[in-house]
Amino acid sequence: MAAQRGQRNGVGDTPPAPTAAEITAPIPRVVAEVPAARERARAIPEAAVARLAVYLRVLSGMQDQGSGTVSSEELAVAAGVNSAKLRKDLSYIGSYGTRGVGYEVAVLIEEIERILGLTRKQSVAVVGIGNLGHALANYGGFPGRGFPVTALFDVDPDLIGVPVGGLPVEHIDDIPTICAEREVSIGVIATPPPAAQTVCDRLVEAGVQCILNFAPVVLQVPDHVEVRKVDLAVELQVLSFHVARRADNAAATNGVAPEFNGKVNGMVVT
Amino acid sequence: MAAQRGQRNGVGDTPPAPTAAEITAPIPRVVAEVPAARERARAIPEAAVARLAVYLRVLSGMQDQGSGTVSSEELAVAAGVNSAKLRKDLSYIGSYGTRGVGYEVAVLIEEIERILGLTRKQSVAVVGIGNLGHALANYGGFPGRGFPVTALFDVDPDLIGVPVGGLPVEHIDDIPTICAEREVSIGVIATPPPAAQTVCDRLVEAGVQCILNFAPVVLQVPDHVEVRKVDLAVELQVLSFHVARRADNAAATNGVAPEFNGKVNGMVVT
DNA sequence: CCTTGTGAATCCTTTCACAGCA
DNA sequence: TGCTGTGAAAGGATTCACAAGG
Repeated sequence: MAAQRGQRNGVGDTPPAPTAAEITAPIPRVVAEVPAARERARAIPEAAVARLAVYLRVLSGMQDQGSGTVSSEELAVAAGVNSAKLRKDLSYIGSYGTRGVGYEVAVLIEEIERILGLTRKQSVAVVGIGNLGHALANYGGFPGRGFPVTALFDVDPDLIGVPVGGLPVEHIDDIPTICAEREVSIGVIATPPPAAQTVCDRLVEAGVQCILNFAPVVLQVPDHVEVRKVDLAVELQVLSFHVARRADNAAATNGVAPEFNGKVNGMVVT
Repeated sequence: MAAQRGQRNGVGDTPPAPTAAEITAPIPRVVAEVPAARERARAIPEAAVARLAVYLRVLSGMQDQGSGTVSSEELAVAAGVNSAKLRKDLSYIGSYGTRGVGYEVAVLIEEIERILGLTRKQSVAVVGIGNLGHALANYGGFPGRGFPVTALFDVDPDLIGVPVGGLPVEHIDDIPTICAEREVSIGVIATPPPAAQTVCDRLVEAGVQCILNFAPVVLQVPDHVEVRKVDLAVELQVLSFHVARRADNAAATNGVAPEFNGKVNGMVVT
């Protein structure tokens, strides 16, 4: 993929394109190129990437139990997806299965690790050593290893220098130098909301290109920086929505007064 | 029963900026009827629900700063999405805007809260009071309030009875009784992987219908239970994938692919 | 003018179903 | 025979672009 049709774009900028839209003529498609690129066609859907990580964990468990091969059906059940999706996902990384038999666990593990870039260790820095930061710093070098935490930062003077999970906490002013020095490739933000953007800016300044953000704020970053967000409040609210929907449905089927009715424009779906 | 419906991954989406949930699972409908009757068109897409939660937070911030109205463009930028998507999302909950003007902040807040079911408090139980559980228990009654933590559980004898965040830890054997008694509607699992399924079963037994799972395992639940998963390892691995892809592309541009960032006015040209 | 609300087009994912092969 | 790999169909979600309306 070459351009960013609305993808990266850390911010909601680039609203609509200027009036150059009347030209219904040729769509500036950028596909169909790089006849070479014998390597992995860089076409793995984002959604599939996340699932590959899940498959990897399941496969590791199977390997520990001595399984030599798995069928797509077995692996799919263990990973909580259906087998068609699983096979499609695996097909994005290549054809490593044997028809009539299944996949070799060891081979799949190796290939997925390669695709996910787990063959080289990715150095992680955690910023904000509060409750959550502590939890993250102690997360045993992070699951499956491959993500060594190499730096911890905070502003609290009482914390600076204190070892957490075997690593001393440094001051956030030192983010640029320390992160550059230790070649941190992933920054984890676990600070209070007001500090998040500042911390983010420093991480970017230090050359960190990927950020995992636990702070409930929308970070503004340059296009080349990748951000993923974990938002507790959002998770709970989505669940809350389901509780409410369930309650409404129950009330509806019981013939109870539909107090909340109203908006719907007439879309009927089931 | 095949039962393993995809667990929604509640985590940060990769695209623009924020949002969450890209895995929209198929609706678990087992039976195929539902007289449709006065079906409350709960047609709000899963992805939109997650964003509504984000809009809500942004709107609250605006209200605190005294804003009375917002345009879709302003709100969109603040939430990190584009305005068309924002308007589409809002349209799912009704028509509360004024053409040529925008939306009243207070009205939007109220409507989104109603849709998300935040008008009634949802009681939360946290199971597994380790590092992460501690962090969750102390999360100030959870953001934006509306999610009071009313029970904490663990197996460790040394923890039972100890107050964490003002609430005593109980034994997980008491999950069924205590959760039922305190009408817990959302269970948060922050236990080690091996304990997760057992804990999950007890929560379900207690009547909990929504679960937020931090343990890196695929939970098996009945169809009527909603599970969302937050998986640290997956998040890091997805970021790792992007680091790797970036590296590959960089290498490629030096040899083959003639693709650089040729963006003009949002239109791609090569 | 302005901005909302929304059909229609587009793009991305998932599912189906079967050809292909060990 | 049994299971993988994959075109093609189906389904969602996102974006476009414009009519509706203050």
